[in-house]
Amino acid sequence: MNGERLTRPTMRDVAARVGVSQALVSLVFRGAPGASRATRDRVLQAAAELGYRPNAAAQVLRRTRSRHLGVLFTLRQPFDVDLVEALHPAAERYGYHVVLGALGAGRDERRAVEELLANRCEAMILLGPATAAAQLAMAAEGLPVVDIARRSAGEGVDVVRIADEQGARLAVEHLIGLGHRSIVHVDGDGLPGSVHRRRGYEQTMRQGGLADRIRVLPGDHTEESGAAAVRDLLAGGDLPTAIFAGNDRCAHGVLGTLLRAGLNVPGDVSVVGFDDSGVARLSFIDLTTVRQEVTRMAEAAVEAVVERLDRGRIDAREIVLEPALVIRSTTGVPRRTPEIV
Amino acid sequence: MNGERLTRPTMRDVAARVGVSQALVSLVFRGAPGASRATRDRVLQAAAELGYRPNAAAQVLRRTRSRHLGVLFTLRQPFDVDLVEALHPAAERYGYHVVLGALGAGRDERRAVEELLANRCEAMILLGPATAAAQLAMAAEGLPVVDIARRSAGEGVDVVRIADEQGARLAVEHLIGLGHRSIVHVDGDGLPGSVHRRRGYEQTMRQGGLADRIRVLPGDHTEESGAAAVRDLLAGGDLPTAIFAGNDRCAHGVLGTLLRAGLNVPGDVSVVGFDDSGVARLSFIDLTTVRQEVTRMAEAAVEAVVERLDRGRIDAREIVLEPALVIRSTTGVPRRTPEIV
DNA sequence: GTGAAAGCGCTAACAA
DNA sequence: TTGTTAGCGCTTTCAC
Repeated sequence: MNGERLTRPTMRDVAARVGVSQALVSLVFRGAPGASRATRDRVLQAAAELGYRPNAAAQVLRRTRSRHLGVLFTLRQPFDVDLVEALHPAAERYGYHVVLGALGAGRDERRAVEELLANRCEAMILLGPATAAAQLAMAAEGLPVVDIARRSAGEGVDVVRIADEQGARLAVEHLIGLGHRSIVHVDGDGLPGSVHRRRGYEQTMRQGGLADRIRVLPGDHTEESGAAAVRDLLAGGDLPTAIFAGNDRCAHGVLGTLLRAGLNVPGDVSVVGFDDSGVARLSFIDLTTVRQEVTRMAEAAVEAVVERLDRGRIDAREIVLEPALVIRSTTGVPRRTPEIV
Repeated sequence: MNGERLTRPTMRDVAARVGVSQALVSLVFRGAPGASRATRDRVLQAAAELGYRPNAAAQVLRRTRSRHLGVLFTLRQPFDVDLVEALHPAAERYGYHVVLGALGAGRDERRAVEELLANRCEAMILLGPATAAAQLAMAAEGLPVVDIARRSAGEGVDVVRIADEQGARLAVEHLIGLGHRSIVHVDGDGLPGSVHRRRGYEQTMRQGGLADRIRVLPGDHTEESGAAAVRDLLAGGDLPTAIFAGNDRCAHGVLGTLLRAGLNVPGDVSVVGFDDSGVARLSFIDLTTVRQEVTRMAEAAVEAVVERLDRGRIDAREIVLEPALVIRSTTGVPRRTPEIV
């Protein structure tokens, strides 16, 4: 029983059982032409009987290609998770496999990168706040790198992102259009897209004649930063009529903290997020947010990789997608009473 | 530049550069004894200059051991994510690597399993609702399998779980102790642990003299099932004073829907979850819940695997950990007014 | 302390 | 249509 585990059947075993050469078995398993229908069936039959399964390590070694795409992402970031899910089918379409390098507690970036490199990934797709260090590591290995939703791209790195500034503009214009004048932004502390979202917020406020109402609170892309921002606002006694959060997770914290404080959304305060990740679509959150089209981003990223790997592209590309505002139930006209806390 | 990618330096290249044999380079990189300090340094130096990096595929092939532990989990399940994070360091301690098989949209279980098997994982750790089919697949390969937090274990499969019944008991006793009599349970539809949580709820209600108040609503382990349950309760006009959800995600949906409906938690309704996953600990959720100690579960699972792989254990084990109630701010005494909707 | 040699399981070019 | 052969990059005896 244990011996079984140690010595799994090989192509040789299958070949021996059928009475053909090992090369022919290889042919059959690769789906390559050049084996008669009858032989093919007998090989497959024998393999099934033996419980044979190709050894990926041997394949990679021999092919000198892994067809692995390393993906570095943050387990706890819903937007990253959405992307990872979309990357799988996109990669498959080009005959590549996604290999996950999860970032999170108990897993630092260096180790994750090392492991992906040891696995002979042919390219890397970086999500979220992967550092420049990771990029450099790849670059040093001569691997194609694609950043998704990031702006810090180093030399020769492809980027797939949405127009964050424009997304922020859509959000703020929507709020201004509803009649809001007191609109606070919770910043993303330099995290992917945050600098441009902030800029979009500021510009749109200025163009709406609200330059003196610009107010940016520090934050990051976690729920707790949104919660902390709201607690500060409540403590300060000057609650705005609308809050534009740096991303959906932050907006979730904003929304939850407002509700737990007994406030009504959007009756008392409107809330807008960014990403349109899974959390925004929950029925009891139903967040007005800026959509990044995850499927298209994933496809664009895989295409960028394939262009380099299989079509010899050399120059860096930046693919910028259009954001869209998704209006749900967390935004409405501003409250009449300025003071409510 | 592209050629670089295709032909990465090998041990032979490093050996040639130093003027030693390839075997010696192998020694050095494995940290095996038998190379002089001086040689060791020269080898490492040369490797660094060349940008050499061991080829994992070749190592696995030659060693006939991968030291890979396959982990099948659901990207969107916070409890699974907590476990995955804890599994990484636990595996590392025994010299194993975690290989992630992510389940979710765009990724079905069969493919994920196939990939892990092709990667020559030496054992599988299954989280969440991985089907019996997956278990059977592993079993057929003679691989050790550990189920975490699952009960459906097949023949010869190890199980690590908490005492779900007892956990449910703690939750319900807490509510009864606060004075609640009208306590509803949202069921987990057969998902891991749910049958026993339900049983624990029912038994404790009976023992508390509340047999006629037992009320179980259908649900699963998602936010939306909790949201739907609350919508039903609100529509029915007979809101209980407490809701014991099947897990934290479900509780999140319960809580959010209550709050959006303008209700106060715990003033109007108390809410208890199960898992103590990351979401329960968010400051604006701060959910009273039943803790499963993720770190200990992860360690127990890895130990179970190592016992089989490295110490020849043959018989199946079931490791049952004690749950603990974590009282946070979603539970309090029941409201006085029975009707509030 | 170091080297030579034999594969791990597979692929791909070539011959038959 | 099928078989032969030469490795992919590494580990691991066994000599020296």
